[in-house]
Amino acid sequence: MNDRTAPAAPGADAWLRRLSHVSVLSAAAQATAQRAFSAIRRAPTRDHLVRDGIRESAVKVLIAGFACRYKYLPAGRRQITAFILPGDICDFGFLSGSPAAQDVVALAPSLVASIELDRLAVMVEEQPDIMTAILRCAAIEQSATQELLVSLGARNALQRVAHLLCELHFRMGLAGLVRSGDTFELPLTQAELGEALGLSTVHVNRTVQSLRKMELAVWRDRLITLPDLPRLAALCAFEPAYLKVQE
Amino acid sequence: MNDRTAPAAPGADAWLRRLSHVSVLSAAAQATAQRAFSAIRRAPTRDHLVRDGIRESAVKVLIAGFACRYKYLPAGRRQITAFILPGDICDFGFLSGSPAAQDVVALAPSLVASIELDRLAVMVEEQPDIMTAILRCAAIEQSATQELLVSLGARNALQRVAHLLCELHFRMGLAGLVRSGDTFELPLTQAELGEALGLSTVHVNRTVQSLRKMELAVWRDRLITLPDLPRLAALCAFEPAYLKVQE
DNA sequence: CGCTCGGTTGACTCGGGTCAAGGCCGGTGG
DNA sequence: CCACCGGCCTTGACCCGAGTCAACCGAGCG
Repeated sequence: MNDRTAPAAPGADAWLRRLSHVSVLSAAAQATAQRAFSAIRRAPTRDHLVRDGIRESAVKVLIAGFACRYKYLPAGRRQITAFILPGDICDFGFLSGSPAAQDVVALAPSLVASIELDRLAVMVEEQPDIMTAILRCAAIEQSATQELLVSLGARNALQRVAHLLCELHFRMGLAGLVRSGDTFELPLTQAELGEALGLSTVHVNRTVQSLRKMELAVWRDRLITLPDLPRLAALCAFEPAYLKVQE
Repeated sequence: MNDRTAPAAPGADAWLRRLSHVSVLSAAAQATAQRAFSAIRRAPTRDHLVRDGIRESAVKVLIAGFACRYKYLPAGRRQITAFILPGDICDFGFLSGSPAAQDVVALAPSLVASIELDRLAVMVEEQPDIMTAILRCAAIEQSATQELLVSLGARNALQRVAHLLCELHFRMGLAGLVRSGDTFELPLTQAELGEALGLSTVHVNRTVQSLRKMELAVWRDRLITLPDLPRLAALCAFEPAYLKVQE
């Protein structure tokens, strides 16, 4: 039968891994999900994966790299509303048949897979568990947005940065991208961090410095290490439940 | 009892009105939706409509009154993540089969209807358009969360308050609860406004004062009037597209 | 009648924004 | 080979929007 460690398409493993985290999928459902991709595209940094207002005929899944969703204010300021990691669906607009409501852009060289909507419909017909898994991904994404909202509304700069680092560490871990338990690639600029957290670039820098002095984070050359996660998590009251499916 | 929030008409109209705003429903679908409620409950201020972590067997729909969803920080601070108006679904956790992720509490005397999940499943089987409408409601709710995130991340106090007032005016209008184009009931305290907008009560007060001086808002006795909506909207670059379904 | 809750105001503080300059690359062109 | 340039990070000086603390007022209510 199907060996779950051998993906049918290159890159399908990030996607399968993600689905398996939110739902227990039958072997048949896994096999179906594995055949989902119609195309995989290479996207350089700054390339748009999804465009606001455009109705796509395919669901975009990030397979490798790093991306974000954002909104522009007329004033020119950009607010990042979500980071998208390998395995994540870029935009859930397809669920309600609406076009995307936000732009999604690559923050690092990335790979994006497409799942044609009509093909997805057939797959979901055969394997309804796949739809359940997708809906759970959407629910988690909503949770993450709300948690970011809590950060901006009720945490100070140090807690915001710490909390985001904890979240990214946790999610990168799920994606299998954390080395030796505390190190992962973080291909963001400090300015981009600030655009997500509602902080100026300068203040992000000061905050990262102070985490460095506290020996809670070492961030150099797009590689970050969090040597003392328990202390970092305590500092910002990080509670990863919101990133998991509640049973 | 002169309960000003109690509707004169049967409760289903707020719900039908909401669904009709996001989808064109056939007469049959409307008839089905009308028979959805299994119970309607009266909830006084501060009563919980949904509790974090509890899996309900019914979808809760606010029929009259005013409510909010929120999250507590261990530090004690409460962050309101959404306001719930008549016609709104209180929590979308049922879509993914998860328990609610947040508490929902009444901010004014309210009426809450229940739709049993198994009954909803039958209805959706018969009239798939109802599911589409519900998914669109969920998408709009996600948009609203993101817009609040933008407020906290990128707007100052005056713009935040103005933007929220514009949004509430718009949504109350959809719910048919705006009188003479610019006046509606706003049964919130300034402290609650602050908990949503990430501002201290004192500063909310100062900000409302300054809107008053600018003659952009008159707010007394839970009744608010926005005499110059174009100017108010211009002040905060309010763009209601995010509250509508994109076609 | 006093109590509590919500709104209001003033004085003071401080976290984080802004401005400006400099350093460290890696890439590019002469 | 070097000069130059544009990102990105870093630091210091200064400033301001918003938080905090504290007091007072008026209305509703047990």
